[in-house]
Amino acid sequence: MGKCEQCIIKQFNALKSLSKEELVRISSCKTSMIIKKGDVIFEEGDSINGVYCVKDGICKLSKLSSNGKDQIVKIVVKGDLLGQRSLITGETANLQATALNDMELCFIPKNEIVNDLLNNSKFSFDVLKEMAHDLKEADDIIVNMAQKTVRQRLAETIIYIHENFGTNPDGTLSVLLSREDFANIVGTAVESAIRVLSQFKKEGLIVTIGKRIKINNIEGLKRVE
Amino acid sequence: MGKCEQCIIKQFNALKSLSKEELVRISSCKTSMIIKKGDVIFEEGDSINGVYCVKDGICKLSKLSSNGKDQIVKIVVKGDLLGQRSLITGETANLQATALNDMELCFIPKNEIVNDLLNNSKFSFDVLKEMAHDLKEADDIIVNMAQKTVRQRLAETIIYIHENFGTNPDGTLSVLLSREDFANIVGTAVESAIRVLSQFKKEGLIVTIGKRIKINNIEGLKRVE
DNA sequence: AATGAAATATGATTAAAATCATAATTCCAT
DNA sequence: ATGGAATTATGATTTTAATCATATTTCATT
Repeated sequence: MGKCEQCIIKQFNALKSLSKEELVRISSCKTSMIIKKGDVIFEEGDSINGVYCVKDGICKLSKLSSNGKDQIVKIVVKGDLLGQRSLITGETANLQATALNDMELCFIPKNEIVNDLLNNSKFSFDVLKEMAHDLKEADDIIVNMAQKTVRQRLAETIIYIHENFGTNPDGTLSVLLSREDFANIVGTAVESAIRVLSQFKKEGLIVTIGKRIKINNIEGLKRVE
Repeated sequence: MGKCEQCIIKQFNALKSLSKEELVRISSCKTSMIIKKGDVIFEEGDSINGVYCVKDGICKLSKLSSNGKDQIVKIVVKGDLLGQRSLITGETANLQATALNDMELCFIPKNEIVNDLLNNSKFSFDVLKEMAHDLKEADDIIVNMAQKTVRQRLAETIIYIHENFGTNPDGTLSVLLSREDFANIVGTAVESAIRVLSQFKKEGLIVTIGKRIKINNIEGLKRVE
C-alpha cells in the first residue's frame, strides 16, 4: 500500500499542509479502495466518518430532488477531497457521490484527521480555504440557476469543464458525461439538454464525436445568449 | 463604545471561541457603525479587509446577474458574521450586502482577526463549521432552483424565514421583505412572485397584512406542489 | 388632507422549457 | 457478429413562467 508522505496527489489538496509525522500516522490507518464506474461511494444520509482523497478518477456529487431528478452539484476529480463538509459539521452526508469512471480512493478515518484539524492550524486554514472556494462556486451556481436560460447554463457548463478539467489529445472534454449528466448539472430535462447541444452543433460552437464533446468556437460559446 | 468581551451578540457566532485576551485586543481596534435601510455595506468586487459582526438589523447578500436581476443568496441577521468568506480566500467580495432595515455593525480589521484564525484552532474550527453549514444550505438551494417550481420555492422561502427568523407578536414574519425581494430570493419575476402570493392567499395558506405575510396553514404550505 | 412616486396587483400575450411520443444510434453481453 | 437495452435524437403538444400592459393600493412628503 502506498504511503501518504510520498503520495504526489496530496499536493493538490489540503493534506499537503500536514507534517511528515502526521502523514505517517495517517498513512498507517488509511484504506485504499477501487470503485467501479457507476458505483455509489456514499449516499445522502450516510455517516461517512472520514474523508476520501481521490487518487484517480472522477465522481459527481448530487442530490435527489422530490421530483425524482438527481441534481449534480459538483464534479470531483483526481486530487480533490471528498466528505470534508460532513466531517466538519459531524452531520450525515447531504449529497450522494457516484463514480463517473473507475476510481482509486484513499479513506482516512474521522478520528485521525479531526485531531489534525484541531491542532494543525495551517491544515485547518487550508481546508477553510477550500470550503470558502466551494461556497463561492455554489453561490455563483445559484445565481446562474435562477437567472440564466438552459442554453446559457449549458454553454457555461461546457466551458467550465473545459477550463477546469482539460481536454483529451483529440480536443474532446476529458470529463466524459452522459447527456443525462449534463441535464442534471444544468437542471433541465434530458431532452432539453440534448436539443440545446444539437443546436450548439448546428451553430458550429461544438463538435461531437460519439457522446464526446469538443469545443469548436469558445468565443461563440461564451457569447451565447 | 461597547466592549467585545462583554457583548452578548458574540454568543451567536464564532467569536465566542476567542479568549478574553483576544476579545480585548479586537475590541480596541474594532469600529462600530450604523447603516441605514437600503444602504449598501459592500458590493461585488470590493476589498472588504475585515469582517462585520451584525449587532442589530438584517441584510441581504445578493449578486447582480447579466440579465440585470439581483439574485439574493442569503439573508444575514443579528448575531451573524459578514465577509468571512472573502477574508479567508483573500479575494474581493463575491456578493453585495444591502441593509434591509437599519443596522448596527461592528467592523473588525483583517489583520487582527487573521492571526486568531491561524493561532486559535477552536475559533478557526468554529468558522469552518459555519462555512460548512452555509455550503450545505447553498447546495440545497441549487437543487431547489434547478428542480422545483416557483410555487414550491416561494412556499419553502416563506417557511424558511418563518422557522429561522421567527415572527412578530401578530404572527407576521419578522423579516419584512418586499415582493421584489421575494422574487429575487426565489429567482423569478416580480409579477410572478406577486401572482403566486395572491394564489397562496386565495388558497388560505397565508394571510397578508399590508406587505407583511403571516402563515395561516403551514402544513398546507409544506405540501405545496 | 392632497399629491405623487413606489409598490402591489391582475390581465393578456409571448417565450422557454417540460412532457409525451417515437425514431435512430450506440454499446454491451452473449 | 448479433440481439436487446440504453442512450441519443427529434417532433408535437402542453405547461410554466416571463414579459408587456395597466390598474390599484400604499405610503412618505408637503
